[in-house]
Order: sequence, then C-alpha cells, then structure tokens
Amino acid sequence: MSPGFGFKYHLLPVRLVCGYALRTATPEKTMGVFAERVTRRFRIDRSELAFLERLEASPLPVKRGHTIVQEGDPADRAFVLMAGWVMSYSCFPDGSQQVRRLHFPGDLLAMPSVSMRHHAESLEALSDAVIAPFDKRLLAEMFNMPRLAAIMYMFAQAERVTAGDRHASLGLDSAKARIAYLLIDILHRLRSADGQVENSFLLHLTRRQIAQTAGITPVHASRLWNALIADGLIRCVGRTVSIVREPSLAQLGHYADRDGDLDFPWLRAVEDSTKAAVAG
Amino acid sequence: MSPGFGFKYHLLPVRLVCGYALRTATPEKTMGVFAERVTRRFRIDRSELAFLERLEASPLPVKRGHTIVQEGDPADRAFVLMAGWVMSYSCFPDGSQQVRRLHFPGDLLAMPSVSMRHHAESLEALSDAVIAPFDKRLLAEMFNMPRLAAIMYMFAQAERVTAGDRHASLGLDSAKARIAYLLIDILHRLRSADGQVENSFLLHLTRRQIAQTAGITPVHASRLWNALIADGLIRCVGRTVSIVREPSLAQLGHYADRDGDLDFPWLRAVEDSTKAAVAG
DNA sequence: CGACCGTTTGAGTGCGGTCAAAAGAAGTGG
DNA sequence: CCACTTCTTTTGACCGCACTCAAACGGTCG
Repeated sequence: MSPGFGFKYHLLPVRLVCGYALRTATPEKTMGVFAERVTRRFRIDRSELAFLERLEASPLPVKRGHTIVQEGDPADRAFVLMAGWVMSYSCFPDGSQQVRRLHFPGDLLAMPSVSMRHHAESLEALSDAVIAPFDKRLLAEMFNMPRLAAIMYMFAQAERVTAGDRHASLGLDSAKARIAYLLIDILHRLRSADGQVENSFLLHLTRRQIAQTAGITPVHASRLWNALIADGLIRCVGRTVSIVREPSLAQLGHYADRDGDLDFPWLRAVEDSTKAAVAG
Repeated sequence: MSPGFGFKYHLLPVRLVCGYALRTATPEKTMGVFAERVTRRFRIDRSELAFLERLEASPLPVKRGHTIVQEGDPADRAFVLMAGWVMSYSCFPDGSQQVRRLHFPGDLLAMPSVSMRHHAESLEALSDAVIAPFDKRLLAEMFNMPRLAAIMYMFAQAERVTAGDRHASLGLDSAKARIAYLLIDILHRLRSADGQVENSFLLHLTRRQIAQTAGITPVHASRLWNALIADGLIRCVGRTVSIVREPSLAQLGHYADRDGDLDFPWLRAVEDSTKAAVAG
C-alpha cells in the first residue's frame, strides 16, 4: 500500500488509490492517469506518449484541506491530478469564495493560469490527493507534436463548453436545480474517469463547499440537500451519495451531457496536413 | 462607404466600421482584425500571418438580431468577428436564455464548439456586424506552426480565466454588482480592441439582454440600471453609456483586469524547443 | 473528556421575481 | 410622411426564494 506516504489512503475512493498503487507496483504495465485519458480517445505515437508521461513523472501526495496554489502566486507550474478531488476557487475581499471548478483524477490543474503571470484561482485538495506538478515551460515541447497540440487544444475548448454550461446553470437555475446539476456533473465525470462508478460515490464536499459551488449559503444548501433526499432523488449514507432517480435529477438540473458529442474525426485533417507539410 | 452591403453601417460604432472600410479600400496596408490582435502582442512570421489572414478572408455582413448559429447545429465552422457585437447564449426548455459571453471585434466566435460535433451555444448579432466564417478543418494547419499553436492555446486558456471571473461574479455578487462588472468588462474589452475608446461607448444591449447576461430579470435590470445612474456611477444619453466613476464601478463589480497579466515570455521556450527539434 | 468543526433547524428579513399596466421607441406598410 | 403595430422601458404592488442571525445537535480529534 504505497509505503512512505504519510496520510490515510482510506479517505480516497478505493479504486482511484489502487490505480496509483498499481502504477508504482508495476510501472511497465500501466500509464499515467492523464496519458490514459488521452489514449482512451486518441491514438498517439510513442514520443507523444512519452511527453504525456513526463507531465506526471513527479507524483506528490497532499492532504485534505491543503492549499496547492494561492490566487496571485507566480504561475510557473501546472499539475496533473492523479488521485483524489481538488477544487479551484477564487476569493473576494470580504472573504467569500466561489468554486470555479471541481477536479477529478485525470484532470489537469491550473491550466488556465498557464497563460498568466500569476495564478487566477486558488487550488485546494478536497480529499487526500496525489498531484504531479510540472514546469509550464515543459508544455512548449508539446507544440512540436501537431497532433498532440491539437488534442490538447480541443481539451481546452471542450472545457470552455462545460464551463459555459455551469455558467448557464448558475445564471438560470434555482438553487435546488444547481445542486442537482452539480451532483449529475460529478457522477458523469467520475464515471468517465472510472468505469466502475455506477450510481453512487463518496462525496468529498462539505455543505459549505456545495454552497460555494452552487452560489448559495451553507444553510440553504443543507435545506435543499435534505429536500432532494425527501423527494427521493438521492440517498445518503455517511458521505456516500447514491443517485436514485438520475433522469429526474438530470432534468431538474438541465444537465447536458457533452461527453458523447466530442468530435475527433476532424483531427484526421491534422494528420493529413502534417503529412502534406512533411511531403511538401 | 463599402457599397454592396445592404444594411445601415451607422448603427455600428463608427471607428469599427472604418476599420473594416479601410481594409477593403487599402488591403495592402491593413490586416485582418484578429491577425492585428495577435501581432499587437506577438511577433509572428509571414506564413503564420498568412494563415491568420485566411481565417478572415470571407467577410459576411449580418444584421442586428440575426441568429448566426443555433445551439445543436452541426459545428463545422467557426468565425472571426470583424465588426459589431455578438452574444453567445444557451436556452433552457422553458425558453429562458443565459448569455455566456459577449463578443467584440477581433474575437473568435464558436471556438469552444469546435471540439464538439454540434454547437453548444447559439450566436446572435447584437448590432449589425461583419463576421468571417471559416471551416474548422482549416485550424488543422495551425498545429504545424508551433509558435502560432502555442499562441492560440494561450488565448483559449486566457479566455477560460475570464470565463471563471464571470462565473465568480455570477455566483458571489449582488445583481447590482454583476451589472457593474458587465459594464467594466465591456469597457476594458472595447478599449483593448480600439485604442480610441475612453470612458463611453454605444451599448448594443437591451435591458432584456443585460438581464440575461447578469442572470436577473429585465424588470430588475431596469431598476438597477437607473440606480447606477442615480448613484452617479454611470451616465446615459440614448444608447451611449459613459462610465463616470470607473474605479468605484470596478470595485463594486469586483473586477480583476487580467489583460496586463498575460504571460508571453514563456513562449520563448517554444521557439527554443522548436530550434532544438530542427537542430536535433 | 472537552474543544472544535460541520450540520441541522427555527424565526424573521430582504433582495430580486412576478404580474400588470402604461408610456415610449422603433420598425412596417400604405 | 403618417398611422399602425410591435417591442422596449418604466413604474407600482405583491410575493417568495434565499439570506441572516442564532441556537442546538453530532461527529472528530487532541
């Protein structure tokens, strides 16, 4: 069980931890969690894979509650989230916070801030987690691999789409619907990261953090949470949440599943255009 | 005055129209509005510039109120906005709409949807406008120009930062503060697109559209608009808005100016790494 | 065991939503 | 150029969702 990491792995979803434990145990048979996400959708060659593996070459365990980066810090690094949950958020002068995005295993952290001198958002571990920091200058190399650059560009654009969806949820929906959206979003993203997730997961969010994500107060978040249980839409045992009526919850939250709409055929055009450039 | 375009140019901010009119009159001395935005910040070579110019090779005038793309349409094209204002928004089943982003001359339109099979958001012209559609497969070529790919990647990430800022405004701020944020954001973005903009601009938004952007009702938007005038923060003559006390308005809206924090020095690493790849 | 943090519940308040009507502005057709 | 329609803006009155303040309860850790 990965000796040397002085924190409690049992706080992490077991399979995610296993994913990392396996990696250290049999490095030749597994690959990085972000690299795996890419290869699941796209065929990449050996050098492209090698680059992705370098991004997560230096895993680092962090404990729940640890602030990974603070808004305003020099933005010289980004991270791969290898295990656990992380949130990115911003603070207002009065101390109130807004969660901008939740991050799950396989996500890249702090990528928006790569374009800035200073981090635009803070990062905090919601559960014990494993992150892999990398120097942002490392990214420079990726632009010499046209297809990989295209893939990374599409990932960034796809995240703009889902960010827009969250924006719409925040602007149009009632507080209850925003919590519904949050839950369905978590469920779908955990599923796509871990095929074994069905209808329940370990929620690493306090009422306060749910509130900061949905843009409401913790008190109201508590009330609406219990309302969702009373409605029979979700169930709750300890920190384990079960989505009982997923279609109803998705409809309530106006959730649009974007995962199935991702477009990769046009990436063939990149290959063709690369060949043309090489040939010409 | 650009004969052949059958709509009223006088509805556009004069300088923006001039920008386009000049281009058609003396094509050899000017460049595309997006290309100009890139070259203002980055040094690019001839072939990179040629690629950018191709993006806006087919200008197309559209009238105010025209729906450029509809959510769900096949996403085979994107656009350069050459003149006028455009909004991207999404609809909910009940007909309510949320504006995701306002677009000004020099912005790229529908880029997030490039990663999808179908457009994730609708686009509508807020004023008479000029757009340049281009096939998204054209983007494939850009990934063979490492530095340009890096620039475009950074632009996308920078937009994720500002999208996060709008998200925070929507989640944390009062309705009044969100309108303040909206106004300051418009002012700053118009300034960076047009150096002649000082403290006033022609607002191409109805109360309804302001409301859809700030996530409130048109009635309340009207009340708060007049409250901002009563507070002496803004002034209004017809559709021309003057920002009277910009610092106060920026503070009220918790506006963070990201423009000055854009980081380009690390792009040198791309050049170096390109040289290394060529040399090695 | 006591201190601390997160959660829950209650009561009262207010910001922003809803409904409605009238005045004003802009577009349309004769 | 005017009359008509339609959309936008404004104002008033009322309502309700979500916020605030406060206190009690429960789990966790030193």
